[in-house]
Formats: sequence, C-alpha cells, structure tokens
Amino acid sequence: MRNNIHDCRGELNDVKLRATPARIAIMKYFEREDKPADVQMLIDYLKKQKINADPATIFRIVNTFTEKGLTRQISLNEGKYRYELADKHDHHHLICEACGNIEDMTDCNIDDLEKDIKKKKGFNVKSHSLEFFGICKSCQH
Amino acid sequence: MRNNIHDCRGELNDVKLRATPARIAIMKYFEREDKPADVQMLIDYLKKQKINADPATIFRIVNTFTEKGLTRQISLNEGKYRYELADKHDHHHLICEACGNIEDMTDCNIDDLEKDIKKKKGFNVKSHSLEFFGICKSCQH
DNA sequence: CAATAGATGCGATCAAATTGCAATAAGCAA
DNA sequence: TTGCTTATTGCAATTTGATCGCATCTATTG
Repeated sequence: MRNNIHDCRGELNDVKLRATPARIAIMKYFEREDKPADVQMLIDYLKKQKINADPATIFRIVNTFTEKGLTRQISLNEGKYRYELADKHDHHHLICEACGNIEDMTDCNIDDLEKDIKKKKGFNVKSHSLEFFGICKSCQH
Repeated sequence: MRNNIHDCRGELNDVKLRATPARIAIMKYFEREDKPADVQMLIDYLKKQKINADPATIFRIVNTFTEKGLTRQISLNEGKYRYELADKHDHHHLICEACGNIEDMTDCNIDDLEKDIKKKKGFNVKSHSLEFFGICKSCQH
C-alpha cells in the first residue's frame, strides 16, 4: 500500500510534508469533491473515515496546504473560509441564493479584462476571484 | 440645516430608517470614500467626527444598511467583511498584495460571461463579485 | 529499531460578529 | 414646544471562526 499512486503521498512529499492520516484524507477529499470545502465539512468527512482530528489540526492542515501551494483559500461572503485545490485554474463559482449550492463554472475567459487592467491602471494581476450569485437551474421550478 | 440636501437624511428616510448621527456620518463616509470600509475604519472615522459609537452599533448599522439595499457586504479574503454603496455597479477591486491598497476598476464588461452561464448551466445570475489580486503600479518600483 | 524533527491534541486565547436588555433619542402628533 | 411611542443605542455577555503555546506523539531517516 505504501506509495500507492492514489494515496496522495506523492503530492505531500513534493512539498516536504509528512503523510499523516488526516492530511492524506483531506487531500483525497479535495481530489474527489468539486465543491470548495470549509473546515466543518472536512471534520465531518474525516469522522466518516474513522479519522479523529481536532479542529485546530484541520485549520493547521489547510493553512499549511495553502502556504505550500497545494490549495487555495477563498471567501464566498459567508464569514468563513473555504478551500479548494490550487491547480483548478480559470474556474469560477455559481452560488445559488436559494439552496446555497455551489457549482463550478469552467472555461471562462477574462484574459482581456486583465490586459485592460494592466494597460489602464498599471496594476499587475497575479490572480483573481470571480463569484456569481443567483438562482440555480433546479431552484427556478 | 435640517433636511440639508447633502446630509443623507433623504436616503435614510427613503428606506424608513431614522437619521441618527452615526448613520448620517456613515452614509457620508460611503459617499466620499471609494474604498470599501470595514467596521474598524468606520469606528475610526466616527471618532474623528467626535461621534462616539459602540462597535456593536456600527455592526448593526451596516447590517441594516445592507438589508435595506443601501450598501453591499463583500469579502476580500481577509477574515472580515467590508461594505460599499450598493449602487456602485459593474466595478471591481484591484487589491495590491504588497501594500494592501484597494483600488476600484470600473467599466468592466462581463455581460457575455453571464449570458454564457445562463445558456450553458441554466443558472440565473443576479450579481457577481470579481476581485483581482496582484501588485499595484506604485509597488512595482 | 532508535533518534529527531515535524505533527497533533488540548486548552487557552483572539478577533469578528451577534444578541438581550435596559436606557436613550428620533420622529410625530397635539 | 411638549410629550408619547417606538426605533435605536450602549453595554456586557456570548457565539463562531480561527490561532497559538506546549506537552505528547509519530512519520521519516539512518
């Protein structure tokens, strides 16, 4: 089982982090789920996997992951952070104001906008965050 | 001085809110400053105006303003909320990762993107939030 | 398998935000 | 202007998300 190609040890080794049960499980969560997770969701998920972890540990894990560039921290106007894999580029979030569901939207192009900003303002864009709020398909009945 | 056209009483009356000193000052702040404010900035501003207000009151005021549609609550990944006038449409924020300054960017067009979302996903966009992170002109030396 | 540097658990703590309740003041009618 | 009514505020307590210090534990390496 050691060094199993799907157990996320590779990703953790790459950034010089020890492969602990909680870290492996959290990496797996991010690779399987397409919704950005908050800390409570990760705690619940670990519980189901029979892995006990203190909330403080989860906070430390996602912070370490974010520092190491594995994940990205985002705010969706909820008073808490969510986390998602950092290598998900150019995708944005569709947040339903009725049911709260979060859906990914890929293949967006805002390159032109970023070039515009560079030209007009001299501001050098490193990254951006774009969220759409509205009513999702299934809530429009 | 009563009902002075610039003292914001009109806006407050329109949404059936009493014109208290703190509310008037906060409305004036939003009309003069173009940066979204957090609660601490509002407290500091009120202090300068010799208006004493409890933090809890400021939180209540910005929440009420947001409920009434005067202001909008936004998160810039800082672990706290900021507020800005709700009638500032189609503008986005350029956030410098070096100095923390927040600059407005107007005249952006993402209409096409919203139409795309409606077509591809059936998601009905009501509003969006777009933040650019990078290095501002004066921090590029 | 032992050594050790890194990770975790636990409790305390911090900061942002909210709430209950008594005191206060804005708006309105007389 | 005065007094009434009800919205608003101040204060203290509380909630929630997040962080930290430190002793203990454990993943890695030799």
